[in-house]
Amino acid sequence: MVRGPCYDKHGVKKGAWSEEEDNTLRAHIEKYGHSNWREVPKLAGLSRCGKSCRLRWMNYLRPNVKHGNFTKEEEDIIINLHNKLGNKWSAMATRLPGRSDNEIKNHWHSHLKNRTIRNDRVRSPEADGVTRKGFLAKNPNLKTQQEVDVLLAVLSSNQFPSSSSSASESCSLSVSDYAVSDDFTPQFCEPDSNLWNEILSANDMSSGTIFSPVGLSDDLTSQAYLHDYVMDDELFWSTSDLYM
DNA sequence: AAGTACTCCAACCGCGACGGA
DNA sequence: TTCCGTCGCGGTTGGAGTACT
Repeated sequence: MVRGPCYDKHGVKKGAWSEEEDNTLRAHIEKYGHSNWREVPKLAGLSRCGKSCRLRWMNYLRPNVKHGNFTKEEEDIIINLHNKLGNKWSAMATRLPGRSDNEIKNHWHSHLKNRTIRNDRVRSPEADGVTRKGFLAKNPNLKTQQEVDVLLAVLSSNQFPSSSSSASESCSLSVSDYAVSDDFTPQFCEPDSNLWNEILSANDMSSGTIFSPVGLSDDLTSQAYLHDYVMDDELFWSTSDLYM
């Protein structure tokens, strides 16, 4: 699943991180922080570039990072935000607690993109029970994945009527239920200090329930506040005991 | 059972933005 | 104002695991 370790011409290690490297990086950052990523690997004694360390920290080692399946609520938020923001993965990540931009991006491309195409177009051959392989078997003249994708897209936009299909219903999303208003803009100002108390007392941060779409609408902005601060490393260091 | 095709995701790469000298 | 170093973002790739033939 991951690239095997290797070294470039400067002796910088690339590829998958070992558990030992993870522990070294984590220990170093927890102790000294990461004011300068370039210096981190040198100071920590890692044969990695600063970029690689940053990526590893942000996507995997950082506290509060969640792994595993996305909830339907998270998927709905991603789809909705993608409608509003486009491929602004980092902006989306600030609104999904514990999810990295990379993880959101991957999940979008592997799971959600096709689903939204189906929703937009209502039905696609795949939604109609035709797998890519089956489709390819029936169209052996298609040589590349791109050709298949293009034809599937064309078919999904033209061929299938919108009225029928239990398949489309089975994968339907009520994104509009969680719609963000058109004039929604991220807020980055200092939240009222009472907000913290209210939010922390009302929500279990580790469960992610704070981002439940139930009653989302007007709360999204304040939730964005919260997450911007939760995911800010400096704040985390000062409040980490709240979550650990 | 073996070979092939496909999926998924961690990690890499390139580039633009930004800040300091 | 310009240059340079660093950071962060988004696109892309590599390859292990899984599904299919």
